Amino acid sequence: MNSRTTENYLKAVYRHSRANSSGNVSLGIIAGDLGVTPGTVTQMMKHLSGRDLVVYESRRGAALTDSGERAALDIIRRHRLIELFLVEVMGLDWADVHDEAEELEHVVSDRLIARMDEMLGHPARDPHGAPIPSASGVLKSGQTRRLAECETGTYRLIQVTKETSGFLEWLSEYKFFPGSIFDLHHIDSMGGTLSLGLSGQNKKIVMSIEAAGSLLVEEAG
Amino acid sequence: MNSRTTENYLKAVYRHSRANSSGNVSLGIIAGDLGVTPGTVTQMMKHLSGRDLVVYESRRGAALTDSGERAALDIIRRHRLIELFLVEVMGLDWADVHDEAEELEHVVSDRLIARMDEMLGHPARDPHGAPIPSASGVLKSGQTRRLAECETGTYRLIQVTKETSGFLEWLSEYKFFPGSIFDLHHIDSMGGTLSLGLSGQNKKIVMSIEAAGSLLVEEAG
DNA sequence: ATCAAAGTTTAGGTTTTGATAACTATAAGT
DNA sequence: ACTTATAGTTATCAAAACCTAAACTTTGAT
Repeated sequence: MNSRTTENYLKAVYRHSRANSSGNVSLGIIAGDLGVTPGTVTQMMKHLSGRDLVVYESRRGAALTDSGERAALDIIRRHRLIELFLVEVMGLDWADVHDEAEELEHVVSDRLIARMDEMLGHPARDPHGAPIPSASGVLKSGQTRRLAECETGTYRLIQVTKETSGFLEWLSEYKFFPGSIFDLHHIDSMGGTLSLGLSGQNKKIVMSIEAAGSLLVEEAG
Repeated sequence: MNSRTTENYLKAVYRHSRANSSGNVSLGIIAGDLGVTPGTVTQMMKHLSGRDLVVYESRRGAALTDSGERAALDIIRRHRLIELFLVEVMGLDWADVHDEAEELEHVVSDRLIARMDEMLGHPARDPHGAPIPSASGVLKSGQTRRLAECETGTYRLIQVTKETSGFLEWLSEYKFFPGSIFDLHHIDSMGGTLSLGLSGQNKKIVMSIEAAGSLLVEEAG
């Protein structure tokens, strides 16, 4: 079994290995993410390397092995199923479930996870639109774009990648959720803002391009 | 916050402080219960004493303080609500929920516990019939008797105190659950068995008096 | 070639939990 | 009362799981 800390390191490596094309994560990034000193990460990577969870070459960064990736996807699956369970079955607000899931993901048994999956009808996405890995460790993410990088046009919100409760609450005030269809009206790149309107609503939403970096969308005819 | 281990010690002290009339638990009993050596318990009691969770006098045993009892009842409340939630909402078998709850009780947030309580309609008892302490830390247990100490007559099963999955499965085979009404037909004190029949069923149940020690009943009719 | 940034190493520390084993107090029997 | 058995205590040690500090080494860029 992996300790809670180990699981969190695996998640962190996984998160950042998307960014770099090589799939190698520089350890400083992990250190920054987890709030520990670089030396701690070096040690931990050696440890994980000994357990065959990461491949780690000195100063070259780290990448997950197959079994490391399986472990990471398993935790992510747990996390996302738990989040969805808390929202759908227990009626919690989507802005509140992240921290709870962060704890529970390390503790809930496989059987209970399987039961949640069943109760939720083998869902594809969590409340924030993040895809849920299958039990066998397959994650399918459709092709989406960051709203921050889109031209004006009509889009569907697919996923919110920043799970700060403040930001999520702000989105709910506009009833702007994954699935929502909207028009990106105007981009003010000098002012650093963009404005959009939800279909079927008059109110205009203005947000920073920076914030729009955490909204993943797809084109909607 | 209390660590998982601390919480388990508190539960153990609570469990055994019912038995002794003085409310003082001898440390050897805790050691046996938790599977650690006596020295470890002494140390731990000093530690808990320093945190004002138990009152501990050398060689006199330990008892919970008010705040220790509050903490213990809080964990017991969590445990029992979680068990009931797993059975009622998630459809798990009553024989399977103990271990899961044993893990979750240390991790689930207060908010989630409150939500479970609400979803379950502020239940009074867990799936094994054990009373659930209120959020304010009040535990009301009706007056029950051990089946092992009853004369022949008609009774209602209130609580099963031994949560071994084997025993619970055995009870379910007879559909013998908390709430079931039955006739205690015959007591064979020499053979060490008793036999009873569930109302509305013909099959007779024979069990050891020892096993009947973990069934709490009240007179019915 | 030099320098800054990034990463590594070493040595050490904390917390939490536990064991061992010698010692001591208490209670019980003769 | 004296011995013995039982239970509990003490002091010491240990190990796992984390982490830091700070000096040192690469690496890549200017």
